[in-house]
Amino acid sequence: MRPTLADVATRAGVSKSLVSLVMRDEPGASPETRRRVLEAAGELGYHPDSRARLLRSGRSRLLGVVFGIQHPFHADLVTGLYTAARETGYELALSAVTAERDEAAAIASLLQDRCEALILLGPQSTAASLGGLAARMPVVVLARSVRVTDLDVVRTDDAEGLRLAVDHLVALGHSRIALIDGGRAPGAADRRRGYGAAMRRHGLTAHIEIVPGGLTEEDGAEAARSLLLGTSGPDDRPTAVTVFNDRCATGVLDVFNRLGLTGRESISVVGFDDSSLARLAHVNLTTIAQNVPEMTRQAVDRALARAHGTPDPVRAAVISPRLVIRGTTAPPPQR
Amino acid sequence: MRPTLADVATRAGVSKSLVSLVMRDEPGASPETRRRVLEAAGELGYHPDSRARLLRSGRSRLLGVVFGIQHPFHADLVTGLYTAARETGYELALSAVTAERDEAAAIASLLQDRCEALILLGPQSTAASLGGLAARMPVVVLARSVRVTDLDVVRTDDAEGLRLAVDHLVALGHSRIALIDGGRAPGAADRRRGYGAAMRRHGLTAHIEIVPGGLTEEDGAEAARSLLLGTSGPDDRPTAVTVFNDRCATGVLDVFNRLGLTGRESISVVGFDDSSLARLAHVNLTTIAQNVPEMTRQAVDRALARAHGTPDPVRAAVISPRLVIRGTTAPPPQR
DNA sequence: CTGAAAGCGCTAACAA
DNA sequence: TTGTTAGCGCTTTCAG
Repeated sequence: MRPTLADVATRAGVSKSLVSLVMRDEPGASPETRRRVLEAAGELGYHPDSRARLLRSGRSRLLGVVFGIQHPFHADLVTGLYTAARETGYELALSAVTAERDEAAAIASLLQDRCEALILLGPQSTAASLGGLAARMPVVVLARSVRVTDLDVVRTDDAEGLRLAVDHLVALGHSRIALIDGGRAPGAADRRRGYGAAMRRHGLTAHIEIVPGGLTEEDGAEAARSLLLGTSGPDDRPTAVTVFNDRCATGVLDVFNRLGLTGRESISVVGFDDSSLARLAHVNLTTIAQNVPEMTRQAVDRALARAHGTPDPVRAAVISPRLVIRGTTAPPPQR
Repeated sequence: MRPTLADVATRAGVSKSLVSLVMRDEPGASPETRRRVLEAAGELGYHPDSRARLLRSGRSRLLGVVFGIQHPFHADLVTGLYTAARETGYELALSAVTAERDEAAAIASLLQDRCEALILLGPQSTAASLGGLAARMPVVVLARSVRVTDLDVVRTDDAEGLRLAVDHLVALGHSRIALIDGGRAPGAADRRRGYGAAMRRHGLTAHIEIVPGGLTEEDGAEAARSLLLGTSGPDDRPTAVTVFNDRCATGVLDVFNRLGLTGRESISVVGFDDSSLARLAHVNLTTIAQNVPEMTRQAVDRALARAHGTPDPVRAAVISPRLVIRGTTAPPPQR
């Protein structure tokens, strides 16, 4: 059997309460006692049982996080959440969505863990079911917009992101700028809107071209092929594309590279997310960076505020993205 | 306050014990009672508190999993672990290793959750510290070999994997086959050995060439460049490379594509893992597939066996990989 | 088939 | 500064 508080107390020759205080770093024990307790705990290899601790204290100090284990950008967000949570003394309880484990299952498992709040990364549940959940406990939706009261939303200003992308390409001299779209993915609708608005503002309404894409490399590769297919040559195609996300942009780039689109034929590419993918030297993707530290900090703060009954009156935090210029954008080739 | 067992009991007009039985699907309650209890629970939105449950029953029915959130292959393994665990009635407690949260922290957090066993994915801890951990609780190391008693190891036969890769390339007619290495990554040493042995067996000792690589796309890109750099032309280079893993192979392919290595200059590439990356149509990577369903099933089975005091007498499960031929390997070009 | 009572390991009052 | 006591919500005997 693993050692308990009582074992440590016996060994240190003190009462359980003292041990409890010492283990939690609370004041109220003499230095000498503290030393003895710590020593005994170390010798026994004692770790406090968080279950019992939480049961008794009523609060779990646990933040539930639902994420898609196959999404590289979720990995970046989870990393940020760990960092943000550490400063607050809360632990993260991760629950992954996989091909065989849907979002409902992921959420249900966290419900049993008595998390004080839930942070959902780009959830696919309907607004109604998110609302139902939010009625029962504090919920923060991260990286998706959802019109439901009683829950917080933390997301990037997607429309602004596409404005940044289009502005950058226009400044380089492009006018035929296509969008490879994210379909029904979180944020895709806003990015589409932002693209259209930016193009119109630059008087490029005639050049608006939206190609169906998706979230994955595969979707990007397909979109790239369909973009080139059926065009008679470089003069008949866009000189730049802005893509739903980095992952998808990687697929686009891959096809462009394989087809040897250089010089007169080259096409500029802008991604979205600034995931670790984009930063790789050999990819070196110009992209719209989401502010992960800020997003994750806000998500944690808002989750805790809600858990403590003092929710932020402004229910949505819309965070500005930032343009990161790397190697995949250049002035349009002279044709 | 959230509803408790007692609330449900009151509402259904029965005792707590009955509710407990019904919630756990144990026999001992009449159909009528069962119905009433379930109804009351539904109306109250009752979810049993796993903490209290575990505290009382002594067993957590929890399997701790430590994984690298940035590793695509770990995502595949976690997916498999969820599936394997579900059939046993155990839950997974995930703890991620991130850039700012090291393995020790990830393990420590699970220790507090009273998991019945720990499954570590490609852990980087020293054998000594793994041994220390295993002395305190059941441990299964997945996807890495480690010579420590008192813990189970489930891994792919890495040497056989490289034999399969080399055999395949030799069968296609290659003889100048290089290895892009994984350095000190889990499995790398065995793969190196397998490569050397296979090359020698084919009488290709003179062509053995090991290029330093790594686990990431970046490492692969760098290795590919260094492979080509300083060679005077196609005649002075290998006609095929077998790469530490798919992720690294992706970087290699990317550089090859950018440089337009086709026709007479083309170089065959073999990956390792058969991660979702390799399966993408536009990558279409020939690779050595690890048997994820089998590995994860064994990991869960062995973790539970150990937790229940009946460890498998054979401490290491070495699972055979499989060659998956896709589009990145072909006979060597005529030069 | 059902209920009453004890206690898992811990924390939070309180008393000493 | 220290020890004592009473539960947190549940499962698990053991009686009825």
